[in-house]
Amino acid sequence: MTENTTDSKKTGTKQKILKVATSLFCELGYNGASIRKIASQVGIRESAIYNHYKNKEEIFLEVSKEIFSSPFSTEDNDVREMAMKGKAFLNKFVMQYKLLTFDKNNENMFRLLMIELLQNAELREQFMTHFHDKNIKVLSEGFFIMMQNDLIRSQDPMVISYEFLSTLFYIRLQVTLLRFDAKSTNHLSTMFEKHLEFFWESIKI
Amino acid sequence: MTENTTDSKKTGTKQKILKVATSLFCELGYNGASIRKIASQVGIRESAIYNHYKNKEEIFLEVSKEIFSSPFSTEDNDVREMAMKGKAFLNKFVMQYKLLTFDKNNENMFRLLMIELLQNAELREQFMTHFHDKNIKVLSEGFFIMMQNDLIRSQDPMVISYEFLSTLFYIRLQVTLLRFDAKSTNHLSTMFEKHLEFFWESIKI
DNA sequence: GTCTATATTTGGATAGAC
DNA sequence: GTCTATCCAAATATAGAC
Repeated sequence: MTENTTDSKKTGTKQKILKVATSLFCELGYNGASIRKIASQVGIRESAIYNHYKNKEEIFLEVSKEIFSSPFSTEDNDVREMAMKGKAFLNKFVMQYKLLTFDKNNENMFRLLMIELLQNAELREQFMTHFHDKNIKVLSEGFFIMMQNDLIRSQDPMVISYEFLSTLFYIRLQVTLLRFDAKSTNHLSTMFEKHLEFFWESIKI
Repeated sequence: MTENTTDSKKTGTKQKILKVATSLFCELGYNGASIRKIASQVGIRESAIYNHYKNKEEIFLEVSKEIFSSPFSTEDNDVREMAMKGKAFLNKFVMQYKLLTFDKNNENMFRLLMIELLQNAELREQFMTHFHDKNIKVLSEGFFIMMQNDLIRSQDPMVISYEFLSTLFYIRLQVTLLRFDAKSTNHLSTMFEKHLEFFWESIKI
């Protein structure tokens, strides 16, 4: 009765495997993170892993689910309301994105995403659906509403959504690459704000 | 005397190894492209590979050199001259980029780049230097000249270069992902032009 | 659920004959 | 330069005892 308070209460071990696997996959990629290393870091033998997961691929796919569970976009409910505020809507989006970019966990996730994106078809599908399409949809809705309210120039909402999102993505990639080599990202930390400024000046009426 | 007319005339086999390796690395990444597979596809035994290359890493590094040898940016010499023409300068840049995006060879190179970017420090360095910095430099120069000639609004050239380049990169990534899964890229083939239109309208005076 | 032991495969690399 | 044969290491995965 008291167990299963959270909807999926896994064995401690299973959870630990997932946690360790996430960390190792993020750091080393799919091939680099061997069952050996995972088991060793969990503190069990390789064979014991197979009591919890069918194979390595199954572990990876469970890990990859978390990549897109992060709040990659504003919640759909208040898009209309927020969009009426124009720049504030975009500002919120940018700041959420910036937060994700500099968050240690999400940084690792993003790294894993980029490593496996070209090697795992299911991951590509997830990326297109849960990252790209989802964000373009939210942004397009926002821009459409702004146009209706004469806050911005009338244009194809899809096109400007693309413009807006792509720069955020590219900044994030840059940050990830630099941090991977422990290089400074100072000059990039203000890029998010500069992007917002440039963009708003470009589209506002 | 008649041999070595091109500066590095390799053995037919060595060239074939490089060609096959390039193709396999692009398709499968570093780990996926095994010496076994390379040798097999070349039509020789694994051991024979080692008559031409010290080890696998040496093959990969020779392959990766080609990634950035492609004309990733406009030639430096005529930047000033072209920039005076304003939009035409950007148009040339975009069209070159579009050409690369849909060129089969460069497509494979880009794929390899994305696969190994997060796993190979030397490649990251090359990416930053030969792709990002180089392009930002060329664009910044161009935008600076345009500002001097009152063709565009006065702004930080670096920032708008970033804005301009990032969208091109993102479109290219999208195209690469879609083509990998043999999906249609029709809706993206005009994105390059739309990007140029949006961007020019945003910055022109 | 975990262990030991082991099967099996794959990959990188070398030695030495031709 | 290529071949056969072989080595070694690492990785995924399974069987069966506890």
